[in-house]
Amino acid sequence: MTDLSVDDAIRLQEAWRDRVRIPTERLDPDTATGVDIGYDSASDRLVAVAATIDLATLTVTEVAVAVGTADFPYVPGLLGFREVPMFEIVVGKLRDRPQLLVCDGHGLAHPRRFGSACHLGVATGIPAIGVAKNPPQYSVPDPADQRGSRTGVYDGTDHIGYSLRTRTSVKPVYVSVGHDIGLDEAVDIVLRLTPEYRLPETTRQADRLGRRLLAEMSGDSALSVPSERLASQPGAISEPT
DNA sequence: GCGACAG
DNA sequence: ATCTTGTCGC
Repeated sequence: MTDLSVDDAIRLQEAWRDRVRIPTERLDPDTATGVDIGYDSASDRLVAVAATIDLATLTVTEVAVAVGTADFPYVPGLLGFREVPMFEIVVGKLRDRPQLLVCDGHGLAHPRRFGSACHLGVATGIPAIGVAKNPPQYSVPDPADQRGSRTGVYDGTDHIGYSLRTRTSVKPVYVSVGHDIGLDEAVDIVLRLTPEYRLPETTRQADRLGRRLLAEMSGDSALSVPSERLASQPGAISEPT
């Protein structure tokens, strides 16, 4: 586990939120790197994946993987403390430093304006955007049915994100700035990454590879220890103290 | 006090 | 996050 308490984590978010920068110039990246984590049911093992996609061809140019353990629980609003440490490791394994990170989850559209995408961007110093599958804790009307339609997410008068329809008549995704990029460009890039599917190609590829590896690790593949033997070992399923 | 609550 | 086949609809 971690010695970091929930209260301390919240204080850190409030301290780090001021490090988020939003430039007025465009980034115009050639590639986007998606990061995602897959959790192994029945163990605390997890697999983090980084997948870089060429924005012109939408093909994968590089991937990196890291296996680790979750040392911070899932607490709504504190997702960054659970996932970002592993993201820093996988991103560090990439030969080419990412130009833009695409994170599962929210950026500024977060109760303290410091979602995991901001956390990831500030921690790595790399521009980042957040694309969440579920709405933030702000009320957001649904956009029109057509792909490309969007409605703004507001914190008072501050425009902090968009509910964006990436596929006609399909549930929208929630886009917000993580770090070092403008909201409009973030939306442009998400639309470029979603010509066919609801979720960005970056996270789709990262997620796909993660599941495949998790299946090879604990599934019925020839490389894993037979599950019936593990289950029959006394103490095999109990947590070490 | 009772729910809601990214992944 | 994860457990999971078919099925309703365009």
